[in-house]
Amino acid sequence: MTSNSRFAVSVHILAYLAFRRDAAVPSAEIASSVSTNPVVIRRLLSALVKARLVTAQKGASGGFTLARSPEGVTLLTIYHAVEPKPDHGLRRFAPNHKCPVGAKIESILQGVFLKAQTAMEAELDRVTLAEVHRQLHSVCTGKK
Amino acid sequence: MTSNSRFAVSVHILAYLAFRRDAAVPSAEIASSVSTNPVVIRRLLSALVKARLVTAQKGASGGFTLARSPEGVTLLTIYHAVEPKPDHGLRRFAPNHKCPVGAKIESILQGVFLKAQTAMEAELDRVTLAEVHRQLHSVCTGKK
DNA sequence: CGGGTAAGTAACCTTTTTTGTTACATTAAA
DNA sequence: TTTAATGTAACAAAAAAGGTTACTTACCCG
Repeated sequence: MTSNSRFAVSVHILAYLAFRRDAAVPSAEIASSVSTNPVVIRRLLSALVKARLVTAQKGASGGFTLARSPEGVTLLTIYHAVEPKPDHGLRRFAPNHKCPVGAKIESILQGVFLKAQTAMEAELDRVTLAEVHRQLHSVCTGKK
Repeated sequence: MTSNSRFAVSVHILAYLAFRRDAAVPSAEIASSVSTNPVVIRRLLSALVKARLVTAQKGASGGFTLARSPEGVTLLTIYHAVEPKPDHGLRRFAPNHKCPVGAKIESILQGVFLKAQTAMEAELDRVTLAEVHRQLHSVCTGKK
């Protein structure tokens, strides 16, 4: 998937905003839920705002608000918003091109990784933010 | 997928051994193809030996040899041999459990990540080492 | 208006992860 | 018995990720 927790935290953020759909939520409040620094949250939200998933409001009584219906937002959308280049597993891989194997293995692996990545993304695309929201409620209320 | 290049390098190693199926190959030779230090290669090979994918031979004219037919080895086997715990994306994710969202989001994400990971692994399982080997040759010989 | 609150962001620091290196014991062929 | 290999521990270096401070900008509310 991804080594860093940007994606996980981003889903958390959006789930939180879905949970507090009524009001504008300041980064400090989200940071408390995520257990991190507000700046970390704002940095991720910056990407989410650019992707039009969230709107930001400066100033007193400002904060962040969901820009779309949770039904229309899949986790893949979120993934793409915050994880621009999934070079996973090949970033620090630079074989010796003078060797017949080293010369070609890289592009072969790229092909394999692309297929694997695509399969993974298809799964992410099957889960909506609304579904995550629903699962949150099923716990909070005890319902199933 | 994975952040480190252990898997990519491991496939490279095994592809190299398939390429030189005849002889025992020393780690230094593989290291040259991968462009890294022999110790790095031996560390990965240590895991591959434990997984019975490779046999090692100490001493002069020793080295490493494929232990199985490339047809019977899928990339998923290799993946599991060298990447024991795929906690991807949740390692450094420890939300505040006092918050209703923070309390539950982690297990929800675990479920999602598991599905995504499983889909990815299914793709890796569809590719054999023999297929990688074939693709290597198709380049070296100019055939398609 | 003007004070207070919050986003936006740059710069920097700390920690963790990953990779590379040295060193040396062990093994076995030639 | 010399030489070439693996096996590993210990350490060093580099890269990535995350956290913190500081400050600017924006703008609601009284």
